[in-house]
Amino acid sequence: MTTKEKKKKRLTMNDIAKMAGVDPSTVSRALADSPRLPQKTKDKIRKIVKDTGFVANRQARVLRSQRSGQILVMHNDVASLSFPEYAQGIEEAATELGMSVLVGSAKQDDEREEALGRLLLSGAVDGAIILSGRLPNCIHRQSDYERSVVSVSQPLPGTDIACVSVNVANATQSAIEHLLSLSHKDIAIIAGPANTASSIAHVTAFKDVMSTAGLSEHCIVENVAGSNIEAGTKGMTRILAGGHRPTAVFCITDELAIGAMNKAQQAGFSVPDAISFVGYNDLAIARAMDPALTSVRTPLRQMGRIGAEMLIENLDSSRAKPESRTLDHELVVRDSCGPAPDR
Amino acid sequence: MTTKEKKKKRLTMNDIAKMAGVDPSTVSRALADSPRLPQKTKDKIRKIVKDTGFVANRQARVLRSQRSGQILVMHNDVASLSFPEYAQGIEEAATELGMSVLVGSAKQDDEREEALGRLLLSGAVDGAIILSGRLPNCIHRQSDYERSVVSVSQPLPGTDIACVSVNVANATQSAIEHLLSLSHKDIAIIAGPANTASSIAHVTAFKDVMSTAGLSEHCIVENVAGSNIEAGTKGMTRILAGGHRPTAVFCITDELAIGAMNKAQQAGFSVPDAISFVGYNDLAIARAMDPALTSVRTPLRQMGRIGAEMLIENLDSSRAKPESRTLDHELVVRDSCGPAPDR
DNA sequence: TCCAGGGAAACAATCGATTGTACGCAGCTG
DNA sequence: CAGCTGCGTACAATCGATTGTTTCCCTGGA
Repeated sequence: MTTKEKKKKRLTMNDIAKMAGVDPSTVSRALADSPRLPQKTKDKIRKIVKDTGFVANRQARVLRSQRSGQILVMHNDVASLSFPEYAQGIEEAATELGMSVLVGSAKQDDEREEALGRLLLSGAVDGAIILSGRLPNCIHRQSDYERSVVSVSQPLPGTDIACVSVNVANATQSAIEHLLSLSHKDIAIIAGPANTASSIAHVTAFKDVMSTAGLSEHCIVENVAGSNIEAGTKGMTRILAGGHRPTAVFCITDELAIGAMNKAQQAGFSVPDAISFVGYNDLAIARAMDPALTSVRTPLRQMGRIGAEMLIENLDSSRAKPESRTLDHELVVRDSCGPAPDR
Repeated sequence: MTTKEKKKKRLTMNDIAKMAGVDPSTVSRALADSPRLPQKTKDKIRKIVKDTGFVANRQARVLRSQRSGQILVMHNDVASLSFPEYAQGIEEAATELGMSVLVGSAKQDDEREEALGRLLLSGAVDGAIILSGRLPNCIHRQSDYERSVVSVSQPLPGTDIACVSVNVANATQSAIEHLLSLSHKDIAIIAGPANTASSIAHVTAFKDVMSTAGLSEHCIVENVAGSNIEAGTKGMTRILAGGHRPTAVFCITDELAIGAMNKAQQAGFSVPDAISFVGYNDLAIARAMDPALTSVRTPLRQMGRIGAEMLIENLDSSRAKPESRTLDHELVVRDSCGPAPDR
């Protein structure tokens, strides 16, 4: 507590300038490593900055320079196990390109979603990566902003915003065909809420494949409230309670599959002898299940990485809008699927 | 594209003011719902704001008002399953108290950690909740900031920053005593990196309990690189390869336990007949394991909630620093533990 | 009729950094 | 020695909102 400071005010660049006996602009340039200043001056100033622990006010900097150096990741569900995978890819790329990442969750909440959108519109972040599959309304109306947004994992309906995703129809198809090849006929799908784009895409593809195989009336569609383990348990409970019992179940997330498979086992159905399961995303946890879960591997991390690269590389330049990309998936066969039982 | 706009500049409050034929200050007050303005004026201005989709520049607002309305959550590991639990509690509380939440991950990276710290020092956020157990250096030196930080899950070493946590020693004790009561003697602990506060706390408590039971030389301590499923698998692999095989294993996270238990099963040891397992945190997934995992339940969500409340309620007022709190844990017994096998 | 009271809105300073321009002083050339 | 170059730094405008103060005008009471 040197007698100098009367009030506990933050240090500003002015203070630093005074200490160094220079103009604030010189301090600013020293911190920005401007070539206009000789090394000697920079060193002098930086020493003071370091000693005092000074950190420049971010608002003032961003306000003036019109550049925040941050991108926002908008997601829906903090608890989703796939989120960290995307996030890691995004962070890697962002860090390499000199940007930092902030994460905001929209949850199911419209208001929170708008608040996050405003973060972009208000200049608090330079761009946004959307994992939630929904573009906040406030952004949607400002067409200028479409180029500072990239969607990852699913296209944004009603927009032509660039998107990095896998082909959900093909991915679903490969899962179902695997089950068909094991002679399953009565197949169920456990999907999330019926009004989400992701659920719709999976269910539609499911029905298509089944119908092509001439098994339309063997489809069982179970929509559940979430896409986590508990939702999977609930979905399976309802399926088992239904009249029409499937011999195989495809779940549109691994979490759903874990919950569903667990429920089946606890209800006395052995997996895969009585019922087979296929998951989606192939998270680390799929391998750790007993039996290990067959799952469609989607390159989540790489999707995140590519999305971030697309976004950031387009921020500075006024190049054309980035192009959407579709990445490959792969069915990873493990022990949770067996031939359809006789009955 | 009304001919009015020549350049594609963002709208500012000045523009809105001009459209409404009022002073910018009036617009500001309209948006802030100041009682100084009559409802009529507010309505007029708000209509224009709504029609144009105007969003006030966040930097300018925060710069002037010295209040960001946001708190930062700093964590280490995006992929940790416990993170979402904390996050949900934090978000609930923050939302109720009119704050929004941003999440930043420090990872193992010192540089990223400092960057997040600077977010607080630079005024970009009003306060921070630290889940990572480490206070960035840049904050540590500014003693003034200690009151705008709350640690959740573990105390910050070398500081007296308020903390919401459970008593790790007691929690570990209850897990180990459960195993002792089942006549286990050779007990292993799988912990994270040996230099993390959390690992140290668990291992120390483990040794204490064992030593009190006169079983000091039956302790097996296995430190692994992370605290996820894979790390658990690795840890168990090493334990099985070691000369001294335990009949029970306590893992300091549920993820470690899942990986370890799975490895044991795949290696031909039945659970719980040959080896018993206890996890920590009691995440949703513990229940979905086969066998269902016995685990120490820690009120993660509530810890997050309380931490956020403590932080936010102390931001405005200049009350005394908030007091640390310790919450209760509870051992949840399921099917992954059995009596020690004879041998 | 005049002034006090007070509601409504304008004025203007301010938050703290960035950045284009201007200035001073040195060294160098012709 | 005048004039030009160029380096190092200071000056001052600016980013866009917030907020304390001032001004204006209208109403009502004496």
